[in-house]
Amino acid sequence: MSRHIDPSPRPRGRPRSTKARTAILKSAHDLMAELGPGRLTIEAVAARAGVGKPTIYRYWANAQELAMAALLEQKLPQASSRETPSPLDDLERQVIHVVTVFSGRRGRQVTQMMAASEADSEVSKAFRNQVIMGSREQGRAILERAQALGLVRTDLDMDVALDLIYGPIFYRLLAGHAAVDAAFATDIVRTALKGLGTIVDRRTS
Amino acid sequence: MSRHIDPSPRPRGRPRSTKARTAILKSAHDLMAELGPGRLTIEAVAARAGVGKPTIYRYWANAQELAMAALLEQKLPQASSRETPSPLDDLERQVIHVVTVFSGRRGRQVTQMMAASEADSEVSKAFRNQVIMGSREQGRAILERAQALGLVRTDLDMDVALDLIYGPIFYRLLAGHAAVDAAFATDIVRTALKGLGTIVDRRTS
Amino acid sequence: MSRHIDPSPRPRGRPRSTKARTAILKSAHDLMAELGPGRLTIEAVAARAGVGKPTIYRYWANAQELAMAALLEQKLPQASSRETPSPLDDLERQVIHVVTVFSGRRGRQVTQMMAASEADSEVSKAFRNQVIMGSREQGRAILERAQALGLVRTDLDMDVALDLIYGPIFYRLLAGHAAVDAAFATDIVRTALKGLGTIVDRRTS
Amino acid sequence: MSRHIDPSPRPRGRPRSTKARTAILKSAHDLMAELGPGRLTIEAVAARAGVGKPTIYRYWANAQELAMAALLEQKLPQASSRETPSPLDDLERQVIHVVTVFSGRRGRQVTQMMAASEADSEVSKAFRNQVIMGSREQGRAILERAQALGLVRTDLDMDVALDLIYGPIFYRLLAGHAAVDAAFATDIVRTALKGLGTIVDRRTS
DNA sequence: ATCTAAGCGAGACGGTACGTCACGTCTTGGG
DNA sequence: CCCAAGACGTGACGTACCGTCTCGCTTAGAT
Repeated sequence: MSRHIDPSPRPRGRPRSTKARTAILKSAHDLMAELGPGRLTIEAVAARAGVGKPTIYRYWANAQELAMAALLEQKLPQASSRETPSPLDDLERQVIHVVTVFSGRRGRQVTQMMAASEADSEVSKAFRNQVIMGSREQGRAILERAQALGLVRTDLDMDVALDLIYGPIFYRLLAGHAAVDAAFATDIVRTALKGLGTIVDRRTS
Repeated sequence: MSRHIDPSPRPRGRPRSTKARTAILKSAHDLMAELGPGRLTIEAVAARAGVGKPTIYRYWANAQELAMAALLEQKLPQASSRETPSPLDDLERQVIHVVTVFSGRRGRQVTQMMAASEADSEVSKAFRNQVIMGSREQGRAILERAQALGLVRTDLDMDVALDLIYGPIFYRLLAGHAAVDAAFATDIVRTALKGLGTIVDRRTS
Repeated sequence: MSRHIDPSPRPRGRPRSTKARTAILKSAHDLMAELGPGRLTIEAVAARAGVGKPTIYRYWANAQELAMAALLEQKLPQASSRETPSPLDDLERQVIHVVTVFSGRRGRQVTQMMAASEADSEVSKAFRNQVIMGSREQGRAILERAQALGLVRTDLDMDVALDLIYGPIFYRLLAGHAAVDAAFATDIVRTALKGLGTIVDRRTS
Repeated sequence: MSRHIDPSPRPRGRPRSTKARTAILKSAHDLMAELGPGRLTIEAVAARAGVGKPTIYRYWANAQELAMAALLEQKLPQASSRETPSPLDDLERQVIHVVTVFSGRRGRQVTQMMAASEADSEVSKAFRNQVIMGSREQGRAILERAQALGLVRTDLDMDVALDLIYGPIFYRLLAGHAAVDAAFATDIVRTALKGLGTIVDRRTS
């Protein structure tokens, strides 16, 4: 009569689930590091993870989705959102952080993935949002703080402003025509703030 | 009468058929329009162009190079480099042109190609140079003219300035977080010229 | 109860489909009949059998092995090894049977396969053993019976004797200089038994 | 008035180059020695001979015909048809010669070629005849001499008799079940002459 | 002493088949 | 009832040769 205690009895054989899932993502991650994203194949992941192919397809529809999942799994490090009295210094620091993260191996993979993703599926939209929005929203907060302190114009389209700051980074990453480093980050911020023009026209456009 | 230098020593054998080359590029272009790049297969191109597969491989090493070549072929319409008395107007007009060209299907195709192109093949370099750098160099000329007229600061890093203008376009194409249209082009140029900051400091940094 | 020895450790995964295997061999056989061996292509077999090419390669290394397997499959009808009181009659009957089987299309196919098979693969060995040696070993049994009855000399090299009987058949198939029919079979056996010479010397050589 | 006879209508233009023809046959021969017949490709021959492919096709319809031509070019050495007082010794010597020639590299190639040749084209028939008939007709002459001397029965089918002697050689060459050497040659001749049977029945069958 | 037609090398052409890889689905037996 | 293993049909890959077709250059007989 001592059989009544049976804490996890119901599902037959299922508990492998998380272990398999983890092994798959780990293997996918490693393979992308070795071969680059886009060279990732389900077969290789299955073999390396010691997992059946159907198990992978149970979670992800194709190699691209798996790649995105694997890239998202270990989130890109966020810049500390520490606030100093100078939002412009904060901005510079944050952009340097973004540049550093995205010019690393993982960051380049994410950028490539973002560009290569075909079809505007839900998954790929989510991926792009998730990758982009982190840095972008941090930047928005800083800029708004700067506006509140009167350091940044209030008559501008905030989205355009953010594109002006982060766009150049990904542009260089994709086109590869020049280095993407901290100096570049500083240059972006300073040039964007000051503007290119000489005309001192502070009126609203 | 010294003709002894003969760097390209007259090719022997049957010359390559321009007809075949043209048919291939045409078919590749059409298929990319129908299926998207990345769905482009050599087999399909060969079948549609009425050409043998080896003939394709004689010109391009793989589907990716062919895709780039096909995109390059029908030259992206260059903005007229017409110069008006106002270089800033010219700049705005040119950026609007770039945005127009890259909005819609073409833009994503180009972005995907750039992301996918790993090998530093000739085709890949040519693609980057022509597609990406073409607009950029036009912009550089305009900005230099503007500098000469005192409309744009001369103490800035020209490459950073150009990234500030063209980066946002590709950023939006890449991330897809907002529309890429003429209004955006105008916004970029005006915001970049004026700068984000409120401080009226026109001295050299 | 020691079951620890497990030489064929129970195959895992989905078992191979006998249906596919059968369809492949059937199609291969038909195609060889239509086009001749050597014109047999894996592609055609796959298409006709409604089977993927990799499935064929899973079983056979190349078209030649497949051809052999297809020829082997529909077993060459063995002569009944029925024994009558007269082994010499049995021999004649068996040789007629062999000639009948190998006359016509089949004979040239087999000869061509033998000539083409270079690699000492399993299939190639099996082909030689079954197709060529099958009849030969039957002949050996009959001759030994005839020796026991004193009808055939016991001082001869049995292998040479067998070559003397079956060699001429394949020789004609190979060179095609004369017909391969029942009359020829009879002639072979009678001539071989009686010998060409006139000298009546029954002593051991 | 002396132009009416025109059997070979005197070709105009540049005559065919014997140099090219020779180089082709030489290269074909060498390649067959290296790769085996059947691995011979027109491309390889053209490349090695420093000759254009069309030049090869001008002489031979396909690789098989070229292979045959190359094999026939350097004729297999004929046994000396020297006659001694003992035709049976002559026969033995001739068969040893045949065995020696055909068990060599070149002989094996010829045998394979003969077996593998598809379609009963004129060329392939000619090839088989040429290869086979040399030795065979020599044998026929010897046997007839032996008949004249009363050493060989006159009531036999000469073709069958010849098949009995030469068949075993090619049988072993193709099937490879036993050695093909001088001892075998001797065995064949002696066994064929003496016959397998014990019954001393010299009456006509 | 030209002319000129054929042969020549080279090599690109449209094809066919190769043997491989990965896809995404299915079918097993074991846990 | 899920899982690993792995076979399945499918389809594209990039390569090797096929046999044909230009090319521009010999080359040698006919003019």
